[in-house]
Amino acid sequence: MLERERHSLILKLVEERSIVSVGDLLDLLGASEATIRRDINTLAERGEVKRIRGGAEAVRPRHQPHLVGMPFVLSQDISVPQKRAIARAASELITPGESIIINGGTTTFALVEFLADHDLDILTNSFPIAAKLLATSRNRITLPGGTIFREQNIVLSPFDNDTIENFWGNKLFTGCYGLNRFGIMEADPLVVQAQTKLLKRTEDVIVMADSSKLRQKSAMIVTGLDRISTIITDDGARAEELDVFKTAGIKVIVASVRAEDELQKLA
Amino acid sequence: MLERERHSLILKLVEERSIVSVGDLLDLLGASEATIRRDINTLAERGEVKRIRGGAEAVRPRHQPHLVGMPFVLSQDISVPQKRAIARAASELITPGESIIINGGTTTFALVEFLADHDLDILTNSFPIAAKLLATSRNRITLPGGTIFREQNIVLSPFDNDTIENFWGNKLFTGCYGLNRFGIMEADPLVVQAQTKLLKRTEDVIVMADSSKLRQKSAMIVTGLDRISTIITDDGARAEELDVFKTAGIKVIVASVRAEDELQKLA
DNA sequence: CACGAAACGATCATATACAATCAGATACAA
DNA sequence: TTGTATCTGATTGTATATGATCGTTTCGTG
Repeated sequence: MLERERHSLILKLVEERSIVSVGDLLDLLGASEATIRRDINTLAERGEVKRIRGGAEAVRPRHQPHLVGMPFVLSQDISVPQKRAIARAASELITPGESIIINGGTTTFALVEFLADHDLDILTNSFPIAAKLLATSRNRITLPGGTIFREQNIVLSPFDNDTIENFWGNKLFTGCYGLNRFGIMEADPLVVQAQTKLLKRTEDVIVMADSSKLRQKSAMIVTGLDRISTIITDDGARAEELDVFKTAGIKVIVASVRAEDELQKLA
Repeated sequence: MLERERHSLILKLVEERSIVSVGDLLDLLGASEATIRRDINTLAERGEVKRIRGGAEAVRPRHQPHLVGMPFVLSQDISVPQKRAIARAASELITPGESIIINGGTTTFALVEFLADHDLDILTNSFPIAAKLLATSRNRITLPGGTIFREQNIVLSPFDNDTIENFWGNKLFTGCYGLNRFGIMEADPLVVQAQTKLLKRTEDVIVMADSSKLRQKSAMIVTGLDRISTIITDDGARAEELDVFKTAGIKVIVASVRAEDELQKLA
C-alpha cells in the first residue's frame, strides 16, 4: 500500500469515527506501528488530523461551542507551523491603513490571525477568511459578488460586471498549488479564474508558498514570474530552488519555522 | 504497446481508482519500471496526473473539500417562537428548485433553519444567513459584492455595477422595521439601500413581520403596499390591523405561535 | 507516591523507489 | 540498406520509506 493510500484511508476513518487508535489502523493498514505513527504525525503537521495519545482525532471538534451574540465563532485553527511562519512574515509587509487583497486558500487563511490589530481595507474572495476577519478584527471587509463554491469556499461570479472593479489593493496575497520558473500554477480552473480576477486589481503580488509548493507542478499557469514581486516561503526550501526567483528580480523571504515554533510555545 | 496507449490506460486507471502504484501498472502495461516511471513523469509534467512516491494520483484528490474547513460554527438560534412560526410558514411558500432572495435580518435568519432540505438558488445580502446556509444546507448561495457592514452584518456595495444584476429571484423574503398602510418602513438608511436593491431583482415580495412590527413606525418608507404580494405575521396581530393589507389585495398569512411551540416540544 | 504498562521518539539496518546513464531495439527517412 | 532519432529496458548509485529495537515519557492504578 502506498503512503498516499494509507493517508487517505486514515483521513476517511478519522472522518467517520472522529477518532481512531493506532491499534485499529494496525489491522486496517497492514503497516507497522512506526509507520502508522509517522503517518499520523505527518497528517497532524499538515493539520488534517489532530494528534492524540494513542491515535488520531478529527480536527473539527464534536461538540462545538456556542456563543450567543456573535453570528458565529471560529473553529480550531488548522494552520501548521510552516503556514504560520509564512503568514507572520507576510503580515510584516503590511502597513496600517492600506488596502490589501487576500486570495482564498489555507495558507492565506493563516494570515488572518495576524491582522487583528490592523486597520485595513481588505478584499477577499474567501468566505472563511471574511468570516474570521469579521469575527476577530475591526478591518473593513469587502467581498466580490458571486456564488459560493463549496469545494474551495470562494465567492466567484461568472459575470464581468463585478463589484471588485471598484476596488484597488496595494498588495495581493495569494497562495498557490505550485510555484516554479513558469510562475504560479493551480490545479482547479475555478481557482484560476478567481485568482486571475484578483490579479487585475493590484500591482504588488505577494505569493505565500510553503517549500513543498516549489516542487509541485500542474497543468495551469495563472501568471508568470514577471507579475510576482515577492515570494514568502519557509526554510525547508533549498537555496538553488530559490535562485530562479531571485534572478527574475523577485524578492524572496524565507520564514523560519523554528522561530515560529518558539514563539508559539511562549504563547 | 505504444506510448500513447500506455498513457491513456494510465489516465483511465488513475481516473477509476484515483491512485495507482507503479507495481500495479507493471502488470497491466507489461512494460518495465523505467518506462512506467517515464510515462507517469511526462503525464505529471502535462498536469494530467499528480506524481506521488510509488505511483500516480488523480490531479484533484478526493479529500480536497477538507482543505478549507468551515472556520466557524453558528450561534444558538436567537429566534423566538414568533419568528420560528413565521419562518416555517414562509418556508411552505417555497417550491423546490426555485431561486429566492433573502434580505438580511433576524426574522429572515430564522428562515434558514427550514431550508436545509431544499434545493434552491439563494441570493442573500446577509453574511450570517449565507454562513448558516453554507454550513447547514446544500443550496447554492450567491452573495452580492460589497463591503460588510458590521452593525447589520449585510453586504452592500456603494456602486451600481453589481453582481446581483445578473440574478433574478422568484420571491423575495424580507423582514422590516415597521409595516403599515404606507408600506415597509426601515430605520437605517443602509438597510433601505440594501432592500431597495433587492426589490429590483424580484417580482414577488413576501414580508415576514411579527405582530409588533404592525404598530411600529419610522421615517423611511422603502416601498408601498402595492409592491407587496404576501405578508406573514403571527397570531398576536389584531384582525383590524390586517384589514388594510387585505383590502390592498395582499395575501395575509397568520402563523400560529402555539402550534409552533408544540412542534418544538416534539423535537 | 511509586509502579508497571502502554505509547512514544530516536536510531539503525534493510527494503523500496528514484533519477541518471547507457546500450540495444525499433521506427522512420533518405 | 544505411543512418538517425526515438524509445525501451537494464544497471547503477542515491534518496527515501519502512520496520525492528531500545531508551524515555506519559498515563493510569494501586
